[in-house]
Amino acid sequence: MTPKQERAFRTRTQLVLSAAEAFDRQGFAVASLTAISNSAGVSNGALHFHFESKEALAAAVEAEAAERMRTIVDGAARKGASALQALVDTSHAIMLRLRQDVVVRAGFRLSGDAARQATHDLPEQWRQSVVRLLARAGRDGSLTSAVTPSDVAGVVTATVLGFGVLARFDSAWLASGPLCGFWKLMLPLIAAGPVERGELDCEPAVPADARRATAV
Amino acid sequence: MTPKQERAFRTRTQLVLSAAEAFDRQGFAVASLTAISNSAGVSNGALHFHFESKEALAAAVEAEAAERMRTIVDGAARKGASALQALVDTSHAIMLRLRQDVVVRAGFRLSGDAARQATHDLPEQWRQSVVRLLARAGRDGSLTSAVTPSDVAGVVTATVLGFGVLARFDSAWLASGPLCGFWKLMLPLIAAGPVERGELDCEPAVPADARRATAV
Amino acid sequence: MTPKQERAFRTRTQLVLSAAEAFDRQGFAVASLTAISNSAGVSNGALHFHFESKEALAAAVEAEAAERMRTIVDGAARKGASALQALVDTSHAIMLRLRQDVVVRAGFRLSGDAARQATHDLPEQWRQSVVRLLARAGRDGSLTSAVTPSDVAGVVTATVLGFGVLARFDSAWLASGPLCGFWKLMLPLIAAGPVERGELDCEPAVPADARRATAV
Amino acid sequence: MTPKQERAFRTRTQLVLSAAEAFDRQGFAVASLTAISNSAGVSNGALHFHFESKEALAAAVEAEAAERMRTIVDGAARKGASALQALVDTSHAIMLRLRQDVVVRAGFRLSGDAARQATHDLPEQWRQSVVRLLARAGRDGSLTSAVTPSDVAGVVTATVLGFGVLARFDSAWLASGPLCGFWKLMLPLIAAGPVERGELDCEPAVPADARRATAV
DNA sequence: ACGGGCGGGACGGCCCGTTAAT
DNA sequence: ATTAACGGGCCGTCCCGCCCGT
Repeated sequence: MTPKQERAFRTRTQLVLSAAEAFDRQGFAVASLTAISNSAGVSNGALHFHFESKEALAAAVEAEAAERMRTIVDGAARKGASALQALVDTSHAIMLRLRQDVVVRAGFRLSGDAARQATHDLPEQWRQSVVRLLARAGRDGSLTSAVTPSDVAGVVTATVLGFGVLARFDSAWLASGPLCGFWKLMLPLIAAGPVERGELDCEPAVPADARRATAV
Repeated sequence: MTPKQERAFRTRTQLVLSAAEAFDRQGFAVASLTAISNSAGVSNGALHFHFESKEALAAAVEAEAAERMRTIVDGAARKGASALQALVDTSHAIMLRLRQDVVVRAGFRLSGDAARQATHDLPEQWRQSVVRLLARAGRDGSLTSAVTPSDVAGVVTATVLGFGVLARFDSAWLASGPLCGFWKLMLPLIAAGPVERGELDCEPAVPADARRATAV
Repeated sequence: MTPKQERAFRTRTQLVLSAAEAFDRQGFAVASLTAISNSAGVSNGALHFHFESKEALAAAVEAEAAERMRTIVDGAARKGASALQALVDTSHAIMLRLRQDVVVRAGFRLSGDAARQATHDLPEQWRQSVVRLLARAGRDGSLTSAVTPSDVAGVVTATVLGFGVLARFDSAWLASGPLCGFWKLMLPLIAAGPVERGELDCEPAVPADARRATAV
Repeated sequence: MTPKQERAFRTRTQLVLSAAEAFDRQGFAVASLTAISNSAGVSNGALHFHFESKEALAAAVEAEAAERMRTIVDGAARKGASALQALVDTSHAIMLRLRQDVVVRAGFRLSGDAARQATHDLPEQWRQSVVRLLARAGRDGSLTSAVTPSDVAGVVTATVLGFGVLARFDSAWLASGPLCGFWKLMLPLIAAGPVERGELDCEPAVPADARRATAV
């Protein structure tokens, strides 16, 4: 029982991974279940045992991506920093993941895929995380009251998503450079007080190389 | 030459429009040529007379969108304004078009569609337009030398594209509000001199209602 | 394993038979897979489960025909006769099969069909069988040394194939008459010795009616 | 009037030639009218002005081939020879034409094409020519009375056709060698009298190189 | 008369997502 | 969890008129 359930779990995980790769590369409509189950090393029937339909498989990928996004947002901030710094760190963490983790990348692609109806809407989830972090930044005083938080939230959200769009042709847009350029412009304007301003770091909290790639 | 060629031109134009609608709504892979030719009021054979393949049809939509983008960029700036103001106006014009013109909208979607290889890459075209306008702004003194132009270009490009991503779930993101919020934050930072700053307008050059919608 | 595989085998066999009928009647290009799967009583999907493509189906028909040809060549000779007599018997057996077995007939037609590239080349296979039988006839002394074996092989091969061509308009050419006429002319010339000559029989080893028709 | 009719004639001729090439290479069903009209350098409309349908075009090719066959049969015999020698010469002439003249080759292929109903049946036409020549040979005493003429006719006809079948894979079968081998076997048996026998020539009347290729 | 541009339908092959039966 | 089979639909292509110039 336990070993069988474990095997089923591995099969399911492998299917989600293979599906993510296919969806990321080809999109929902073009990716074929046959190719996915083959690359996962399981049979056609096995796929339909775990996922009722292609749509359900895509939803599972999206859900897994959403879950991973949550853990990223929760764990990205460097220790003891302000909420504004946490926002910077989180944005860098998201970009890193988009670069390295097919599942997250596929999740975002699936959310915007015209061929289906998104079930988790990762862009919106990301925006809400930004809103929440900015609200905290307002409370802890790291965000100046001279700006409208929702405006800032929109810009931050959109910029990261926009880099994702540009990255479809040149993945260099997902590197830390462009995002640093953004924060270098943005932070002086939205950080509260000259002191705080100097303490903020536009760069990623941890160099990319130090992190382990979590996906193939 | 005259009467028949005119009819052929109308047929072709109608096909591009119908294709744009289908591609915008369903994406490249899901949109069916049958539906496109039906909604264009012509036969399957007529479609393949004008376009060798589905891919060629999509490329035609992309090309038409790219062409329209060029005219937008060329004509968006209000009279006698600085290059920086022209950038603001252009960005608003793009967003307006994304809201009103299916062809442009479909072009952007097709450029990022995973099911095909983009032939015109509208996001990149848009970025180059931004780069060019900023270069002019540098020369005419409306852009402060305190910022790195390429950073600014990246942020401006990405933000507009990002709004486009968010608009897939809520088209309100294509309204002038979010973009105004962006420029309100951005302009004070990148405009040169306090005088110039006051003369810049974050809002669209012309109210949206004054423009004629050119497409469904 | 047993019941399902057996059903699959029957399906496959039935498809090959239906395909042979269609290819024989209409040729490779005109025969439609829809018609074939319908007449086989299975669905379009079932056909493509067993055969990757129309070409693969045709190759299967050709292969089956080639296989049957081999068994014909191996088993056609009457008991205890010379190799030359075996050649006569084999040629009659081939013609009988061309008359009665759609698969063999379709195989020959497919091998010469301009719409595809033959994968088994039945005419050449038939020629090689003739060459081999004549070589044996040379060794066992039933073939006179006064003739060039390769000339004889060409004539025998070509004549049988030529009757097949004529039979497209009048199937009577596949009856034993024309072939007997050929051997009556040929045998006195190529058989060794007056004794041997008298023992050779131009007629089919077994009357056609005595054989079971194995196909429609 | 005259110059226009002349142009029309050239167009028609060119179409027949292009069609013959296509039909010979791909068969009736696969050859496309578009490709034929393109390779003929005329438009789709021009083709359908001269030929009502694809079938009509094929019939025209067949008719032209039949016509050429007639002139071959009429003119192949060397001067002052017996009817039997004329048969030998004619058979060689046919093979030469099959090698060099696409129209004749296409005609034979079209006559046996399963995708249509032959309108001229060149194999049968060829057989009747053989029958007629043999009848003359019977009358002029060059054919021995020891053989059945219809048997001989069948064998001669079938052998030539059979070489045509084998030539689909190796065009060497249309060279004079195989046919000479046939006549070397055949002539001693069907020629009348030892005197006549020695005067018969198995080889083509004129070496192949001396003839002008009449087709592309 | 002769020919050309444009368009109309109709299938055809292939592939795909999905379900019975094992 | 697998093999076998189903049926629907899409893209492409093809053969053929229509109507216009010349």
